[in-house]
Amino acid sequence: MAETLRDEIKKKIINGDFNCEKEYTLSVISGKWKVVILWHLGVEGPHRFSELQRLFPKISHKILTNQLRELIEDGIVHREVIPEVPPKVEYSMTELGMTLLPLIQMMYDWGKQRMDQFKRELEL
Amino acid sequence: MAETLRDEIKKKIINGDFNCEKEYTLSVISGKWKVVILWHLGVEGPHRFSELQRLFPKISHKILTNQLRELIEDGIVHREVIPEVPPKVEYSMTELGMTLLPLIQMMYDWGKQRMDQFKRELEL
DNA sequence: CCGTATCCTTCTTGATACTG
DNA sequence: CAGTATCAAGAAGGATACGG
Repeated sequence: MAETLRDEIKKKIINGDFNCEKEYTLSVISGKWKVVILWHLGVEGPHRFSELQRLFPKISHKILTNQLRELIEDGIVHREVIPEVPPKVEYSMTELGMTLLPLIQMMYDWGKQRMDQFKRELEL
Repeated sequence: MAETLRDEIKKKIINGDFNCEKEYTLSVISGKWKVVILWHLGVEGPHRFSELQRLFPKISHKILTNQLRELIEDGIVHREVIPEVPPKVEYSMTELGMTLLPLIQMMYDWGKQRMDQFKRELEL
């Protein structure tokens, strides 16, 4: 199971660089696109690479790969290559990943409430 | 209430730079020391600047100021100057800040479970 | 005791081009 | 279609010194 642990994070644990366990959680979900990716995979089910690209037109190819790779290394996302022509790769949540959903839901609820308020005030 | 909104975040909202409301929440709690600061203020009550410094010996003076200032601008933390000699400044959670505690608790629980497992496997 | 300013380092994100 | 490599830009974190 310790394979589902990015090297950088492993180092931090060994060196005692985390001030608290909460920071491990943060290090897993921090990343400009991670929470939205997780939300789509968790709620809507598996997506292939190109579908994710279509969902987030602003993300660059490389960054999408990169965010997915980190989530895979952390054991949150599963990657499945389907041997077809043309190549097809599907990403889905692992069981562990699903345990993060309530947290993400909570982040959504809290953020939405605040942002709706701001939007009313800013008249957007 | 829209004063409790950092300029950088305001810009992002106006420009539509957030992919989702969850990212507003992330932008509030992301920061190397924020969640631990919030935890101490939320659970133990108000702390003065020097107390926080003692709690986190590794944080530099400037960064502590910086993290607190952002939390203040986001309406999460309240700053009170007590006119004494020597000067005394107390930081506490706002009502809004307290609504973040369940989320931070959840982050703690999830992170602790994973980290305990890793520590067993790494025999730390 | 607390805050700010300056300068520097590191990490994250991203644009682009090339490979199977 | 999907992944990697290279290089550049920006944000975040931090050391240090000075000011009220």
